[in-house]
Parts: sequence; structure tokens; C-alpha cells
Amino acid sequence: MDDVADRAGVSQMTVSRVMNGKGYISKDVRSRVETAAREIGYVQNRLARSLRSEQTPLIAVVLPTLGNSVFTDVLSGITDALTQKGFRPVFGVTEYSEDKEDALVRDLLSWRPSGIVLAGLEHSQATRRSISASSVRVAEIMDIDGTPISVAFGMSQRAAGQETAKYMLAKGHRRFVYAGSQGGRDLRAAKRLDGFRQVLREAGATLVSEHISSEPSSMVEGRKMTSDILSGPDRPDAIYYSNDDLASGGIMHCLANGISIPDEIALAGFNGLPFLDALPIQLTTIVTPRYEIGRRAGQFLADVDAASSDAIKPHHIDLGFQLQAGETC
Amino acid sequence: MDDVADRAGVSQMTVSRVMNGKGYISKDVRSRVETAAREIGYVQNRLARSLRSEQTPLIAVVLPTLGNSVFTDVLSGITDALTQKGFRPVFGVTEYSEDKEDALVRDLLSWRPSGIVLAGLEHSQATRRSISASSVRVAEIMDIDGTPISVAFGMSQRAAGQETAKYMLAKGHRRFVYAGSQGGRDLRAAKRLDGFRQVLREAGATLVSEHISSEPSSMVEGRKMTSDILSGPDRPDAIYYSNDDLASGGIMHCLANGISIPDEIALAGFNGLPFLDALPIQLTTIVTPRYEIGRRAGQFLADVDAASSDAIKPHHIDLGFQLQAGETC
DNA sequence: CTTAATTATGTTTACGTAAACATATGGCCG
DNA sequence: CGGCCATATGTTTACGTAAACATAATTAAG
Repeated sequence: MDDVADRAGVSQMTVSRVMNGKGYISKDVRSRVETAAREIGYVQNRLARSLRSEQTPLIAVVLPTLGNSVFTDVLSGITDALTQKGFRPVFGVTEYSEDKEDALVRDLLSWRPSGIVLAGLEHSQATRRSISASSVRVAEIMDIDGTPISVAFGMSQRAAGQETAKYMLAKGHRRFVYAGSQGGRDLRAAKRLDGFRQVLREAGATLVSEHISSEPSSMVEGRKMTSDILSGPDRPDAIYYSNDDLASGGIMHCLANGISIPDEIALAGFNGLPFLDALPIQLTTIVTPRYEIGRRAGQFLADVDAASSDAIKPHHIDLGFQLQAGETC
Repeated sequence: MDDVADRAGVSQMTVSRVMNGKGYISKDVRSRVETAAREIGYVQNRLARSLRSEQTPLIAVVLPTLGNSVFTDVLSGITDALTQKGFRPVFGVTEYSEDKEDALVRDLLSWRPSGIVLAGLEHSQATRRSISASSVRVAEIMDIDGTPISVAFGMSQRAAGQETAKYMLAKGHRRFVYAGSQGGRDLRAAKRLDGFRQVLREAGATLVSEHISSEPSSMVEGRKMTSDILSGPDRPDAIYYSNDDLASGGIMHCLANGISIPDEIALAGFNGLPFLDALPIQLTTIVTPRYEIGRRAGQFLADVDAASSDAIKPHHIDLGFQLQAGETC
């Protein structure tokens, strides 16, 4: 800035004013400064700017993984909303580990972001302390079953599990198996299962068993699990998968082995990923507003006014979900 | 830091040394400082740290979109590599616009990142200027057909197009149509088409027409385009799609309308996305090392030693690709 | 036992910016 | 014409940290 100032024959402070469009600047000086800046290729140093002004246009984003398109959809929504308001995401992935979340949150907060996005409502005491000590705005996403730190954008995971169970029961299925992944560390999936279980219990139906793979979810994994389940001793008449990736693997297994869906076995997934449309059989699933969740969360955090009301009463914004009836139940 | 210092009965500088593990510190002082820091919940201010030390653990990542899983795969690879070495990605999307890339690069460079990831090898003069003025390390990804600024990690897009053409010709197809998206702004797709065209020309085969939708690529879009192509006047016997999303839309159209693949029409895609396995017909496509490209690029940028050799001769790292023969050609 | 290293700590300063606090000019009002 | 306000610019300082440059205490070497 000093160099630009010299070249334009003004003080450093005047350059700062031109750059930020604050205060009074004469037309003449403005153009001289702008020219000088362009000529020497001046680029602001945001580190200094943010240090001095005590605010950054950064939003920390903490997600469990990028390997699941659910979270890349969310990230896409966040990014779009933030970009529009001149904010930038800085992010990291926890791989569903609480310890990594703690460390990551601490690390990201050291950038003094103005906001932070967390997945889910369950966070360690350490994470909560870090956050409350820093006065960042917080948006929790995906889940609304519980008490948010500040505002949660998402849908009721439990209700999604319930609705799926009701639908499958209505279709006449009685003996169920649950197939999940990530070693059960996906707490949203656990809540869905919880809702699912509860409805089954009330209806007197049976949850024969729960298969939880330790792998990340994928079609291949879903196919393998389905094979195990169907060749096992206690064969169910329906499988509830923790997500579409696993469920589509289930469809593949059945197709490949001539197992008729839904007569011999019914399947249901979760997420409503677009690739389902390409499958030969339409999966019954729950369509979630992933992009919208991200966009709303981003919008909220980038909205400086929403910030000012710092003592926000914890609440949630329910973005709903949609059961998409397919041919697999 | 001053507060921690007071509490531990040492100077601010000693606290700094403990935090960064630099210089000599006695066991006693170290533990006192660590305790004090924990007690008052001290969190480093990276803005100040980076400002003073003139280096940041940030890597700027500029991608065309997050709406295409190709780039989320890449981003996942980048993130994994960076995280491991204590770096963080800060990113933005260009939506395939050169102007947005310029603005984004300028903006991201203002954070003084130690590295930047760009997609492709084609960049405006403005972008090149910004980058060379800032002395960041640069990794260009996806494409290696051309001269990189520094190091490019990717594969030959042109060769991919060529190989697809050769394969389809070998299967006896002669009249081709190309189907692309993004209004032709995807320069990698353009290079593939270029290679494809060239091989057809040399073989005396015909590229009947090139359909370029202005929409982002998706199965729905691919299905629509395929319908148009097949109902048009000059019906081809093969369609080369710019990617798997469009191609799988093509498969759907054919399945839904009883069009036999590959007898009535042959199809080929690009990327080798995992969901292809779930389709009733295996698509012939090119499998690209997307995650690996991201990982290698991230690794390179996070490697401080690779940095020191600042006058790197422009070169590329070819991560190759694999033609995956399916049932659609 | 001196001297020189090694270990351990402190003091001063600079990183690049913007907030806070001046100051100067001109125009408008009564 | 004096006073006040809007406009336009400058000067000083602080943001939180680490590099650079001391200095003190301890150990090793001769």
C-alpha cells in the first residue's frame, strides 16, 4: 500500500480508503490510486486486513466426509451462498471421528472465521467449549432432532426413519433387516434407525437384525452386505439401508441373482440421489434437500445482520423431506 | 498470548516458542505455559501468525464446479493430501467462466496461500499475471495437453478422445454424433472431442453433428439430447458423450424406448463414475484417476521442499486413464 | 577455574492494514 | 462575515504474532 501511495502521491490511508470504498475520496485521487495499484499489481493482504479489522470473510466448514455426495451437495450449496456474499469456505473433514472434529474445529477457529458449519447436533464438550469461547456464529446442518447450539438447518432424521417404516409396513412387509455402514459412527443414520425401530415395535413387526459394516458406504459394500443378509439363516422380507448407495448395491445383487423385488425382498434407501433414476428399478427412498440445507446455512452465516442478534435462541429450520415411492417396496 | 504469558509468569515470546515448538524451552516452563493456555482457552490467531511469518498453511483451490462429481472427487483427494500435512484448502468455483476465474484467483491470492490449484491449462493473461506476481506454487490439474505454468497433474484429454474413437471404430461404427454440455465452455471436453474428431477423420468416418447443450451435464439433460439426436433427420449409429452423466441419460432413453444398444445405437461416455456399475447396461467409458490427481496435486503443493526449488521447469505428471469396455459399443 | 559453547529466556521490532483521531479546504447559511 | 457542516486527506496507533537480536544461566571443554 505504501508503494501504491507513493506512486499516486497520496498517503497510505488514502489508498486504504480507495480500496475499501470507505470515506470521502475525490474523483481525481481515486483514479490515480486505482491506476497506480493496477500498474504495480497490488494485491491486498487479507491477513493484515482481517487482523486489523477483527473480522474475516471466512466460514469454517466441518463435514464428516467428501466421499459421500450428500456432503458435496451440501458443500456446493454452502459455497454458492457464501460466494454470493463475498465469503469463502475453509474446510476440513472429520471422517466421522469426534477427536478429529475437536482438533479441526480448534484449528479452523484460529483463522477467526465469522461463522462455522457443523454436521449434526452431537458435539463433544471440547468442541462446544472452543466454539462458545470464540463467539463465532454457528450453523448446524442435516439434523434437527435435538437442541442446536444456535440454529440448525435440516430435517428430522428420526421422522424419516419412521416414515420409511410406516410405508414399508403399509406395503405388507413384516420381517426387517437394517443395513448400515461407517461402523455406526454416522449419528444421523442412527437416528433414522431409531425412528424405524420404534415404528416397527409399535406395529409389532420384527427387526430381525442390524448389519453394520465398518466400511464407508458404497454400492459394492451394499451388494456384499445384501448377499450376506439374504444367504444368512434368518432371511427377512425387507431391508432398510442407511442410504441409497448401499440400497442400490442391494438392487444389483438381486438383479444379478434373479431375486425378485419386491416380492422376495423389499428394499428402501435414503437420500434420493440423482443416479437412482438410471437404475432399472426405481428405489423407494427419502429425498432430502441437501443443496438447500447447505445454501440456507451459508446464507445465514453470511448474513451479517443475523450475526448482530448474538443471543439467538437455539432453534431449527426444518427443510423437510419427501418419501419417493419406487418399485422396491 | 500476553494473558497466557502473565499467567505462566513468562514473556510473550516464550509462549510463542512453546506454541510452535521452536527454540529451547525448559520442561517446567513448557508445562506451565501449556496449562495456562488450556486454562484460559487460548487459541492462536493464525492471521497474525501468518502475517508475521509471511507464510500460510493455506492452499487455494479453484474448480469449475462442485456439481460434477469429478471435481468433488478431485477436491476429496486434495483435501486428504493437504490435511495430512497440516494445510487447509480455501476454495471457490468458476462455473466455467474465465472472468470468474480471474476474480477468484485474485481474491484467493490475497490470503497469501502457499499454493494454488487450477483446473486445466488454459488461463487468461490476467490470471497468469496475478499468479506470477505472487510467487505461489501452482498445480494445474486434469489436463496435460499443453504447457503448464509449473506442474500439471492429469491425463491427456486428447488421447482419451482418440482412444474412444479408435475403440468405437474397431467395433464397426461409422456415423457419429457428439453430445456435450456446458455450452462448450468445458475446455477439457473440447480437447477430447478434438482427439475424437481427428481419429474419425483419419479413418474416413463421419462426425455427423455436434450437439452442445448450454445446461450443466446431467442424466436428464443427456436423455433429452439423446432423444433429439435419435429423432433428428441424420440419425447416427453411435454417440460420443462428453461424460458419463449424459451417456447414462442416453442409456435410459434407449431402454425406455426399446432402442437396442449397441445394435441400433452405440454409446460411449467419459469418467468412469462408480454409479455406472448399477446401470442395467455397462457403459463403455474412460476411467480417470480423479481422486489420485487431486491427491498428487495436494501432496505436491504441501511439500515445502518442492517449493524451495522455485524455478521448476514446467512439466506434467501423467496419471493415465483406462478405457473400460462395456456393452454399449 | 576460566572460556566457550549450549540452553533458556527476554526485549524490540516489523508484518500490512484499518480504526481513531486529527486537520485542511470549500461552500452554505443566517 | 463568522460559524458550521460536508468533503477530502493526513498522522498515529493497534491488531497478535514471530523474527532478529540480546542476555542470563548452565554445562562442557581444556
